[in-house]
Amino acid sequence: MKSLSIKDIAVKANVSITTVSFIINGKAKEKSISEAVIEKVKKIIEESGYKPNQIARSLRTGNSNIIGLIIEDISNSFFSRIARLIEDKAYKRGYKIIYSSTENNVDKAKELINLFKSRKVDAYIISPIKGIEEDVQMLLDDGNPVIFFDRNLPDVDTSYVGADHFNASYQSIQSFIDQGKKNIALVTTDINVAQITERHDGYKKALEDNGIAYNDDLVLKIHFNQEENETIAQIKSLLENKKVDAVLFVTNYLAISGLKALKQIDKKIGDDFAVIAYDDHEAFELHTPRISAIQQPLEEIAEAIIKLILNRLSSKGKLPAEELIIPTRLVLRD
Amino acid sequence: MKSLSIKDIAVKANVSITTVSFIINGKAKEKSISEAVIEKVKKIIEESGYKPNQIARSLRTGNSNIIGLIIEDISNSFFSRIARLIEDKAYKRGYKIIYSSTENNVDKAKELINLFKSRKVDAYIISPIKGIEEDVQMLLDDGNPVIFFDRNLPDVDTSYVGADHFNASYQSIQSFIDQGKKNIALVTTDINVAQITERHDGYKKALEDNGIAYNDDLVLKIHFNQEENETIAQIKSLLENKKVDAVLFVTNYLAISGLKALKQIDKKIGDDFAVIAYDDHEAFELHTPRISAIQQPLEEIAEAIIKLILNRLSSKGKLPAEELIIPTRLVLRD
DNA sequence: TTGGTGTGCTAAATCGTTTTAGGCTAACCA
DNA sequence: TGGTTAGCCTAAAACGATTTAGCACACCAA
Repeated sequence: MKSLSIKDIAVKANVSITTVSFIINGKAKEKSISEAVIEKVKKIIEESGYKPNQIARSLRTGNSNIIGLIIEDISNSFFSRIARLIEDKAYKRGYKIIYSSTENNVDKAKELINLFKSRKVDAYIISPIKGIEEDVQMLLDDGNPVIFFDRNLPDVDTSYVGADHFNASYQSIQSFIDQGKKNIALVTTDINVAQITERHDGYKKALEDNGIAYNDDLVLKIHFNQEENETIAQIKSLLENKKVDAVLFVTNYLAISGLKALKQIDKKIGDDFAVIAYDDHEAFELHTPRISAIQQPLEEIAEAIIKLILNRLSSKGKLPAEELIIPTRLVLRD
Repeated sequence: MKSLSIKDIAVKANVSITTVSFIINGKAKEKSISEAVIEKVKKIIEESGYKPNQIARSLRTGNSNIIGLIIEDISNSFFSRIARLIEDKAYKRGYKIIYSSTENNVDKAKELINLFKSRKVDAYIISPIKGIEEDVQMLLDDGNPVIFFDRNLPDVDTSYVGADHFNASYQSIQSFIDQGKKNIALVTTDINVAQITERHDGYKKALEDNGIAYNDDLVLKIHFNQEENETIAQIKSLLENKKVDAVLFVTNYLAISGLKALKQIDKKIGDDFAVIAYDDHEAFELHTPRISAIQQPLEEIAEAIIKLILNRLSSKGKLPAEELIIPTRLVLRD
């Protein structure tokens, strides 16, 4: 069974295709179509269940009402929650989201950009990685709205929404120091993205401001794609050998590996040893003892992204790039 | 800057559009285009970075190389992990996934189906809810491949991939009984979907087969959309008042609320009180003590779904519906 | 010479919309 | 009477690809 086209409706209503199109697109008044015809056509559309073919519409108008979302990994709860919020908000404004994960792979990211480009998405929301600067620049040159979130690419001049990674990290370390901690470790990753560097920098600066020397032995950089077992082993050796009395994990999955490691070496979190994780996670609230975490305000981030996108979509000319740095919340538990 | 069209390439190469199209689609040989022309055109395409407009292509061919995925909630880790796996596998076979969450809302689900329909997706992967039977039937009548997963709709005759919910539940209860438990509670939801009912039925049957009377007071049905605080309160009153010595949570988010509740009433999980959760979660491994869980083999499920879809996509005629019930794994911890 | 068979290529229709430019009628005014 | 205007509607081009049908030439066999 073939689906109906605008032509079928036109024939049934005994009017032209043009007329039907005007009515569908709410231009009937403006184009002075009579009330009677409007009614008749609407009725037929209603009864027949006709839905315009979006592909044809996109081809003609050049826009798709689709926003492309490119993230690192949809199965990571930070991204899946953001995705859900963005999807929801976009949907309410008549936009659909299509998303895909880069898995921190430059080639895949480039491919995704091309794919979305050939599908003529109206705008791009990207959690970028280094190496795609040129591709993004081409999108911008073609006049596409692009919003970065979570991480920024300094060489590309486009809008960005993200948490205040530097201060979040700084405050966490400060709070350790206020509790009297002296040997504060940092578990981070070796992926070279801005938000990870910022978190690292906040750590350094807080130590410095408090007159504590930065000690490379207390900083563990985990390879991005390695097996979790290896990560756990590395964290174990960091935490069991030293007089470490506090540790900041820069991502929640590192924190989870860290907690597993702690379990194995039986190092207890408590007065003598404190932990903070970047990005909250259900497991932290449930853990015994409960784990402190830096919360990113997901709702606000999602809202900011959508607002920026819609502004750009509705204004003809290019708008200047905006940077929205959103404060985080340090939740100290137990 | 407008993007290139096939016409631009044709002009540059001084051949017809048709010829370019044949070359792009690998029909050059078959259509006896000379080696020289093929080379020339390919070179120009390469150099100019031309990418065919998929919208135009879809309009003409009627298919989009896009598979629609309709799930309950992308921020739920079961779905986000499945989505990631499906995305990955589909991608490798040249298909893109677009997904969207129904939030267990019939209207939203119907809207999504229509939306995907008007975008001419090639196939549908749906974790269905009651009330969309007719809409799905229409898709099937139009010849679209539709695969259900996680839950089934008995009135619709289409393929289904899902875990063996009944037996998973049965085995969990049996394992409680083998440990000598007598008062086994069930925390479930009031959403009326097959997989929840099956889990409930497995519970009943296991009790019955062991000569234990089914006691309604031990079964708590949580409203789907209620606040977590209320859920926690209800679970608290279930677990603190009774002599309950074991509990099965039918979803992982219920289990998480349950663990929060247990924390508040200080009921300890151990020899006297056992817990099993349906669907594993990072928090369970980390919890003290570790929480037993029923694992669904996500990888297998995703693979089965994609296989079914691709079969249907590549075969012209309709294939008979297949049901794949995949065994689960009960992971007993601590 | 005629007819048949490849080879190498292309013109034009088509998919289902949106949109521009304009046609026709009746009414109104001077 | 004729010109202008307003009201109502439509023909046809365009978006960018795929695909059908067929043209022109060369070659070969009878």
